Amino acid sequence: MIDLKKLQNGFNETADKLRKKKIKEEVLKELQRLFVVLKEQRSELEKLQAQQNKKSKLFPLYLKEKKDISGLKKELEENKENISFKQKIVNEIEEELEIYALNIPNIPDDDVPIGKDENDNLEIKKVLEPRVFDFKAKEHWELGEDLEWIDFKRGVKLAKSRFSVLKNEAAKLERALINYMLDFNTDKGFKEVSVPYIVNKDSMTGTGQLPKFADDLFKIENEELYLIPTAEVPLTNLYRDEILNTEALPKLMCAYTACFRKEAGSAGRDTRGIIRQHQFDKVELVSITKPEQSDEVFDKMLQCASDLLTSLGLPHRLVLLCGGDLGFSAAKTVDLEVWLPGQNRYREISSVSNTRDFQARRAKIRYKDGKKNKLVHTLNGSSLAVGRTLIAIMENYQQADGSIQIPEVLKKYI
RNA sequence: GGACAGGUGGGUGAGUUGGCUGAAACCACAUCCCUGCUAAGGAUGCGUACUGGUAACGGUACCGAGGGUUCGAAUCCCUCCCUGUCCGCCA
Repeated sequence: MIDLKKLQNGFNETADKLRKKKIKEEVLKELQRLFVVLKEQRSELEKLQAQQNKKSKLFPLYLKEKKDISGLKKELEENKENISFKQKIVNEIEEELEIYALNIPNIPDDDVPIGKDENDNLEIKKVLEPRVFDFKAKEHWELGEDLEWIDFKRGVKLAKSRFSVLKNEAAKLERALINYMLDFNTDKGFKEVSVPYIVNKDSMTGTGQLPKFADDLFKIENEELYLIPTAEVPLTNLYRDEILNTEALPKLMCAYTACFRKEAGSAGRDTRGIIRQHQFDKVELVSITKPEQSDEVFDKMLQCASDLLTSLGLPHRLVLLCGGDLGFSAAKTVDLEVWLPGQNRYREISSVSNTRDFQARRAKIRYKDGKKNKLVHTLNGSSLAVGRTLIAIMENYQQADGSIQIPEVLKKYI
């Protein structure tokens, strides 16, 4: 959630920055108006309540002195009506304000480039040279079917489209990758956590999936429960509604989970292969920091994910997302894109984001700064998407005879 | 899923014949004093959020959540959630 006080005190600045994310000024104007009205109405309500409290305290005194209380009672009965009337107004404004506020995305950092979509993203650097093939590199689905590594048909039979089954070495490789990634990240100082794959509405609201992106989530029937789209949700919400010890920060965490996404907006995209599935595995990093720590931790997480790719011998590049391509909760995001020789292009395999205090404000994650409670910063990043790493290994390590080599670092995990 | 018992501040835990309790006491924590040796004693402070005020200091709300009764609710009523114990079921 954006800072409403900031919006009020520096409206133009905030509106300018949110323009990068294509937010219309009228929406912000309305939000600001509601905020002002709410404050006025609430102040009036509180005055009435103060009156009621003060006068109610006279009752025991009157009774003691055997005074007549009927006049006082009548007065308070009337005031009570006023209070409940005003209370209703305040509640309505609060609800309306909340709907607005929860649907406004995070404010992009100043160094986020202006742009419409992924074409305006900024390449920061490339790591490792793509290998030169002396034969035509196949795409992963071709390899997957030839080697009986991926069973697309039966995945669909079991569930529906965008589900698949891994077999033979692929199944083993997936497990090896998860273990390797967890070990790699924990060696870098991220504490391993194992979390639920199903969370409640408050958690989804805390990290920003709800209320706006309900259509992207799998919901449990007849329950206010959802399948997680990323481990970012349970990891970040671990500390929802808490005030953390300053010494405990920064908290660096990592977790392996399955992730579930409806892929509502991506009909027709990546229908071939396992690039875009309803269920996929991911090892995720989440950090909770003091505000002044978050830039440093962001770099650390990014480096961690990049080093992981390098250790697997996978060529990749770092891309700074422009405002138009930035996610809802992120103030800044750098994507890692891995080279896929079969597709002959880079594809996203990780996304590292700093949400600043956006999620912290929603989820009420604070820390003690001296006497005051302040909002933390939260960051998340994949390290890495397991399925896409599997794809990258298949395509990059394929041999002329159609077989696939196993990266050196994974051999002991198989 | 069934029965019973509960959900109070960082922790333990009082308060349930409605008002003087936003909440005793103890512990923990912070600052100070005394004293000096591996300790002890004393003083003060110490929930969260919003809000008024330069500040001092005020106001409102919150005792699992949401409703209700009442002039007034942590205390009474309803619904939901959660925890514990026993039973049932089960990886």
